[in-house]
Amino acid sequence: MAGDFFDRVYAVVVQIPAGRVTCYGAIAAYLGTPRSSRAVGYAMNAAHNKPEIPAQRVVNRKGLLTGKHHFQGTNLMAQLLESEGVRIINDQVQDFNEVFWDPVKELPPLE
DNA sequence: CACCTGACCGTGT
DNA sequence: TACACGGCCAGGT
Repeated sequence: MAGDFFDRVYAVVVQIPAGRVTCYGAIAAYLGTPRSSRAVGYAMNAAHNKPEIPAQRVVNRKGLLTGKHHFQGTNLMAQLLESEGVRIINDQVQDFNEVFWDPVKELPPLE
């Protein structure tokens, strides 16, 4: 089924605590494929079908809301993040180093 | 079966 | 330090 890899991405994204954000590469690295960062973003695109997936907590390596354009509203992604306490300015996560949540470091090793 | 696209990341200049 | 280019992975047509 097209979702084997996607399912793992969703599993990690769901584990992301509110008020925190992570990057595609971190999730990919946690899955054991740090080079499949693009695939992670692609999975997020498909995650749109799953409202249970907080894709707003997933940003790029620079902390920029690259996928905000994929959300319904214009700033819906930023609104959701700010709603959780994450400061967003000009589609850029403030204190990205502080709110950054690394699954490989915070989450237990993959089985 | 082969080619193209895509919410990226790393390195070089 | 900032900008630009290439490369990788996965899915869809």
